[in-house]
Amino acid sequence: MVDRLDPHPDAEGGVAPVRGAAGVPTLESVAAAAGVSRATASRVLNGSPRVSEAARAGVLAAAEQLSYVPNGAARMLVTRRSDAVAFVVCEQEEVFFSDPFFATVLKGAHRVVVRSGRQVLFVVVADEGDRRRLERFAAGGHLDAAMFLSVHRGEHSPARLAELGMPVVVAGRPPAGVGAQPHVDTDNVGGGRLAAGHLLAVGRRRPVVLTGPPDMPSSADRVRGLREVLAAGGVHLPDAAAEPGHYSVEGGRTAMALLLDRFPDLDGVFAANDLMAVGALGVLRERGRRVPEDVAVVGYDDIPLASATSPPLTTVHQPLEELGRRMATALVRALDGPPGGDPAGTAEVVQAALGEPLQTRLVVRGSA
Amino acid sequence: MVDRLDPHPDAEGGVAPVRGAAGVPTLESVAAAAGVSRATASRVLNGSPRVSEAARAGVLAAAEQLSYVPNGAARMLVTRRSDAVAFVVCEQEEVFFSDPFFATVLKGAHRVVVRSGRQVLFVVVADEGDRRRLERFAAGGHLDAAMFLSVHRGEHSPARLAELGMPVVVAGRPPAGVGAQPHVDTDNVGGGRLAAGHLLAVGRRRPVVLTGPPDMPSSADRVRGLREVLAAGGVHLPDAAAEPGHYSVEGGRTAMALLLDRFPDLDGVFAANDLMAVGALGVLRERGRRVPEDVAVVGYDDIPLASATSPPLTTVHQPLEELGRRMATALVRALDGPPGGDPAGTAEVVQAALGEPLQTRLVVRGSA
DNA sequence: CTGAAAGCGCTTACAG
DNA sequence: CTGAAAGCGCTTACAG
Repeated sequence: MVDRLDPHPDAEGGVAPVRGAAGVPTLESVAAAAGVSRATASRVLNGSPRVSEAARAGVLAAAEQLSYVPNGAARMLVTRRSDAVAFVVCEQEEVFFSDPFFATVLKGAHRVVVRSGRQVLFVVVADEGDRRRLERFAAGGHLDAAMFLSVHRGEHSPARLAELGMPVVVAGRPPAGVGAQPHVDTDNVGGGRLAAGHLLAVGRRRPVVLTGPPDMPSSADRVRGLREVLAAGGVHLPDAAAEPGHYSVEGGRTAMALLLDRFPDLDGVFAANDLMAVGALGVLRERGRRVPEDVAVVGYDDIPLASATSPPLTTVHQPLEELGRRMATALVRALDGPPGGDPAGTAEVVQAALGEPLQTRLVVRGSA
Repeated sequence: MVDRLDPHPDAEGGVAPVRGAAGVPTLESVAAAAGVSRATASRVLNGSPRVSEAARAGVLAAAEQLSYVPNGAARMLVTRRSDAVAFVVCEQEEVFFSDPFFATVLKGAHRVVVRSGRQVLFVVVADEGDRRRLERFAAGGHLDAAMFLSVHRGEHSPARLAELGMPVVVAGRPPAGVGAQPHVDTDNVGGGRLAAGHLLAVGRRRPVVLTGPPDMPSSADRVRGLREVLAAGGVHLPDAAAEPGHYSVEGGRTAMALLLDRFPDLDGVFAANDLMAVGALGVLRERGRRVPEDVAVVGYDDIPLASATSPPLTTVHQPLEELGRRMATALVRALDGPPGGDPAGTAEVVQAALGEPLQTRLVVRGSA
């Protein structure tokens, strides 16, 4: 008795201990303090209606008094839910953190997920190791659902998680090799058309394009819409006038410099996102081109920085917060749906809740 | 028999089922397939040395064949570990995602955490609700340790998590109301001195300062170092010449405009971070000031964007990746330390692993 | 080296 | 409305 290392020498006799083996109060402690069974305590804490008012009050008071927080592992084990939803960005850390695009989508999603009583977990998938880790994490039951952003060609994680039976949604039209996952899109083709219409309206006849990563449909779709309206306006965009800038400031700079060498008489730029437009603005200034007098610049996204550049950026606004909200809502709906629902139908439920592509609009500022 | 909804009609008789109740293989299935006990299977999978080669091979093959992934909840419940480390940023989503500062720190930390066999979980703490949720999440056992970035005055989460007995580390000197948490710092005072030295060296006598949030020591320390060296050089910095810019591009713009009105003859700017310097550059250009001829600009951080501005930014480089590595290493060390270690000594173990403040260096580019 | 058994903390039919 | 009991899937002394 004297040589037993008992961390709680006061928890003796038949009285239920105030703390569990981990030194933290358990449901057992709460029940004991409230003078009810563990089952009743559990019912109160989970908001079951089948409890007497007296029991409810007692349990609530005890839980409060002990600062009781349910053990997540025990809960997960029996409910088979983690109450966590992943927000997965398939990019290098640098990109993840330097493009405000994600912040806005996240904000919309976060609110919805939290309101449904769940946690959101951010995950960066930058390489194969991260990918494997995410899939294991999901298979281990730590995730109930996932939304994917910035999905590139051949990304297999969405399909893998979907195979586990969990609701999954992809932002934007999934590129090749990703599979037919539920997705929401913004109207990228329409956005490209808006940009082209404006460039034409301000009299530009020799525009060039800074495209995003070649393996992302969002960029291709924007350029397609642009080309279409340009052509209708009698302006042909040669292939050499479109240069990839990887959706980054630095990439935008490089691409802009290249295009300036290739087409010294260019008079307009469409950047498939605002970050590249920022890079382009810098290079144009350095090369002595006035914006918008000599060269009109139109961006895409309408990130906060867009109004702080000089001149402020004319750009295509996307309802990114709404995009996040939509994705989260679809996931939550599938999660909260009839539990007996056909698991094979999860994707259908999610896709149905996603709705139509989101509309874009042109925001005219100083750059074009 | 015919009316029982048995999802696995083939799992009959005394044979162990290939899948558990959740339709996913369990340790039991693996053990059965390998012809050993659950205990042995567990030992193999956890790398215990006390297993025969034959058993090991059999279990590994079975696990592989069944694509077995251990149930995280069950594991957490018994080990009392989640194998997850939180990377907590106490900022609005916007800031979290638009300042590349975080990306770099994260990168260093991520690598270390992953190598130790753990997951990193990003958490944004933007309001009181997020804070409460984080604390519950931690109390529920979902976290083994946490590192905090961008901690403002009065932030109580680090202390709360530390009270739970988990290793915690704060980036930078904790502001008032945060408590004496283990922390690593970069030499902010030294960095401020470097900036001042350079400004003086390029002949500036009327500099102004864009400071960070008033409740963050990093900014105050940088300004202190600056003031000190400026004073030694015979240059007095009036209080009115320091204006807060919240570490953001937009804030930098506003502060710069204000200072330009207040001190039309200013000839130098020290921005306590690069994002504000970017904002300042824009306003200076709009107001017709040439950089560096009329006004020399020095930033702080050396984010990737710093080399893409025009002119490229002269700035104080901080070893941010190393900062992340240090924080993560300290946490991992405390976690992997002797399990019988005095829990009250956790903070000491962490602090001891943190080492000296990290040195900064000046990177001279075009802006000053 | 291996297995039977206990137990982590919770939820949920099942009886009453 | 309430409690006793089973069970979620794993790890880990304890014997052998």
